[in-house]
Amino acid sequence: MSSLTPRQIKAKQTKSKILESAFDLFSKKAFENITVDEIIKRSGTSKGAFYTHFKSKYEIFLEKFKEIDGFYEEFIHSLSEELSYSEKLLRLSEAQMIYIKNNWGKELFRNLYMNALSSNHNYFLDENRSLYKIINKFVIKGQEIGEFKKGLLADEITMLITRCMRGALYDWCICDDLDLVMETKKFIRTLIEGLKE
Amino acid sequence: MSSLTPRQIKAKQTKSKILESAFDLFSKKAFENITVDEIIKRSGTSKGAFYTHFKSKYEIFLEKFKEIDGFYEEFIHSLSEELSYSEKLLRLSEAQMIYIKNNWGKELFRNLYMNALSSNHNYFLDENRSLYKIINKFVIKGQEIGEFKKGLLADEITMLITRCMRGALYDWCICDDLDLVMETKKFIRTLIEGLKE
DNA sequence: TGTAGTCCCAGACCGTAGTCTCTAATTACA
DNA sequence: TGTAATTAGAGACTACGGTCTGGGACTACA
Repeated sequence: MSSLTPRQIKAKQTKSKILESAFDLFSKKAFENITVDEIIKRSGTSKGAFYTHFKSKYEIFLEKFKEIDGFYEEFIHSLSEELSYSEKLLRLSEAQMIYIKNNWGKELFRNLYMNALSSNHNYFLDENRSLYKIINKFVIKGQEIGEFKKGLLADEITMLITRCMRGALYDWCICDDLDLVMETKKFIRTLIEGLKE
Repeated sequence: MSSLTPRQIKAKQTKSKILESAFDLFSKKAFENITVDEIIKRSGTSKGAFYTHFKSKYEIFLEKFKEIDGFYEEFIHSLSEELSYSEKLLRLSEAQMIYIKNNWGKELFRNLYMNALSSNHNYFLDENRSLYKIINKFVIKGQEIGEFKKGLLADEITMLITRCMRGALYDWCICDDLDLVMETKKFIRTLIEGLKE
């Protein structure tokens, strides 16, 4: 398992080279203007190499996106234990949106959300994501202490909350002037209000 | 205004021909497999014609989508006056989703939602849409009689409700097995619960 | 009715995502 | 160690959305 053949090592290096070149370009120009030809030229590889490692151009964006889960893990440590679970959820979503707005930007998210529609990976709805697990934990605990209703399963509620996030992010992507942070707050707060006992 | 020159009449006919061919194809194959070349070939026109009448391939889907507003208008007449506004909103969203599922299908919506991301038309957030106006009216009345809180403006609430719809539809598009009607119901019901006084 | 200007549209062309084919290097195994 | 099978990858090629150019028909106006 851990012992890779020389060939596999070389393949991994190629993949890394491609990813690096792509990430490099991310910082230089709008995502929609980055072409596969450009990425492979910069990495000194080829179309063949690119498409053996990535199913589509968008998968590269997805790779970058996965970095965000590290942020969530870190963020929850900064949350005071005393807060209610509603408040924790609210703060998490707020921090998330601020982070996305500042570190990623609309272009990347447009690409991600398009990718999700055209392929069927689908990472967004993956229950193993950190984000999902974190929210799920808050919801379960909130239900245990009677902060949230038990009419819906914890999994269902978790899905609703992440759906709010996707909804807000989607609208942000298609709208020129939408305050992502504010809108998400309003949305999540209202939903959570409807979840309370 | 109403008196069109022969040339304008001919142009309109061309546009109709293109639309007809496209709609024709919609019933025969998956939307993602329909090409512009195919549409123009079938309609006996050309690329030039196509792109004078439509900004992009997706705009044709949008054209079809607009039919849905007619459905909303009709639907609200069937709503009993005695229902609460919450109930009216719930039934509207339920009917909407059933209608979409049966009459449009996932493929078309995938295209629509992609279009919204790639162009910036944007019809989805247009406050002049029937859907928006209908919901807005219900919200205003609901606030007047004290059914809904007044902490948020009617326009804000309306946006949240339509955002739920987009969120549920988006998830439906990216997920293989999601019960659109059920999920929407859960989502909207919970949100509305959070809006109540 | 002559002429300048405009408009609709045909279709050649372009850019780019993604596929296909072929090869050289590596691996597995007798 | 020799040979067959597999794999990473190079790069020509295809498919398709969208642009550009040119021209013939129409319109406006003298």
